[in-house]
Amino acid sequence: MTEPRLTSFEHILIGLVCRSPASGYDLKRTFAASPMGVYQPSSGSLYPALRRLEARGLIQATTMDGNDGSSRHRRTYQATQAGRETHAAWLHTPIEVSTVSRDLGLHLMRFVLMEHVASREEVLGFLRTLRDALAAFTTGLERYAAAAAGLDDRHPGLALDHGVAVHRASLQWTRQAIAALRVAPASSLQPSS
Amino acid sequence: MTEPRLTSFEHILIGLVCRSPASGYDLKRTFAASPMGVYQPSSGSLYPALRRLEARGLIQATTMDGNDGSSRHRRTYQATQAGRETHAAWLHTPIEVSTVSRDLGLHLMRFVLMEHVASREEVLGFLRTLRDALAAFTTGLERYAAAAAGLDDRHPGLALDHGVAVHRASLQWTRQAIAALRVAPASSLQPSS
DNA sequence: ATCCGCATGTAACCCGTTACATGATTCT
DNA sequence: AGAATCATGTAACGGGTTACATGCGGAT
Repeated sequence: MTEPRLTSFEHILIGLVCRSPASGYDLKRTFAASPMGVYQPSSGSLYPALRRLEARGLIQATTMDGNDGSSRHRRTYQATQAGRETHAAWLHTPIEVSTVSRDLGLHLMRFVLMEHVASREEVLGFLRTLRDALAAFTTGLERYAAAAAGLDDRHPGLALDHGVAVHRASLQWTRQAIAALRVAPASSLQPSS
Repeated sequence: MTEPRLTSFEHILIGLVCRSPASGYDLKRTFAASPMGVYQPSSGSLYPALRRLEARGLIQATTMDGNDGSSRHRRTYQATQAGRETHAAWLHTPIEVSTVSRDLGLHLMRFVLMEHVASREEVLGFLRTLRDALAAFTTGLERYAAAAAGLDDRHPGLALDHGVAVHRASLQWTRQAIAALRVAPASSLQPSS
């Protein structure tokens, strides 16, 4: 009872098996191949997480060792209806300005998993709220940076400058992403060189 | 025996008490006031961490409740010689290209704590290795981004573009920081406005 | 015959989060 | 007096890391 809230990692796992059924090892390779995947989940975190999700009825395993003797021990997971609903709800969780910096990687992951699951309007709405949150956060950072410019110590001010530069780049990206998805609703169709 | 390696958090705590002696509560406020301090350590992580560091002889507490009746219960920590050496060694740990993205915040923290502890040459050397690591990482990302540009799915490629933009901004910042610290060796002395 | 990659798992250990507990001191 | 802040701590709980264990399948 009183189910603890799902981890971000668990939410991502649900999203991945929503896209296409996969085994634990498949998911491992997915993370490994992902260039952003600086995070490489260990066996000790991945398999227990999948078991937890299965115990909650959010994903479902089909063991491939029944009649086909050629396939070795392997549990392929797919999302249940409850899992799909949970995932959709997670994709729609609001973006908090106070944590947008800390959760930026997570928001990007949500953006990736959103494709083919959310409508174009929902995606654009998500990017707009992300843009606004980044703008607000950046404004706050700039105030701090201006205040730190007069300090004796130079490094804190420079570190703040880094934060400002990085978040400005993220903010600029949201604008470009919105523009890119606004003109290209469905498929890719750009005859670029 | 076989002391486990220190956490990044513990390394940061040592660095903070190296700058100036502080109590646990002081450190809490330091994090809270820090604009970058999206991370607010809880009591349950802070005080045990200080106790662990004390048990290792890296920091030392002076209880301020002896003769002065005005001061309330308060443990002020200061770094020991061993703590200062450990901290200096941590500041000099090399930057790995493969983890520069994940550890970027940590490297920035090291840069801040480096002030007044490392020489100007050491700081510049650190920034140069950070610059090179970011350049190498960004180059790798761009290769992935170019490969993902032709995919049917748009979001992964856009997310990669975000990574490229953000790391390019970080890279650009390192160049500016190097330039800023190269011309201003010691103290602040700019008659601006 | 052996080694490497596939594929899943388990157990010890540590640490952070959450929530609660406890006093002393200053403010209103 | 009562409330808020200062200041430190503890206990339960959960999950990640590390390391180890296991068995099968294909390659040399």
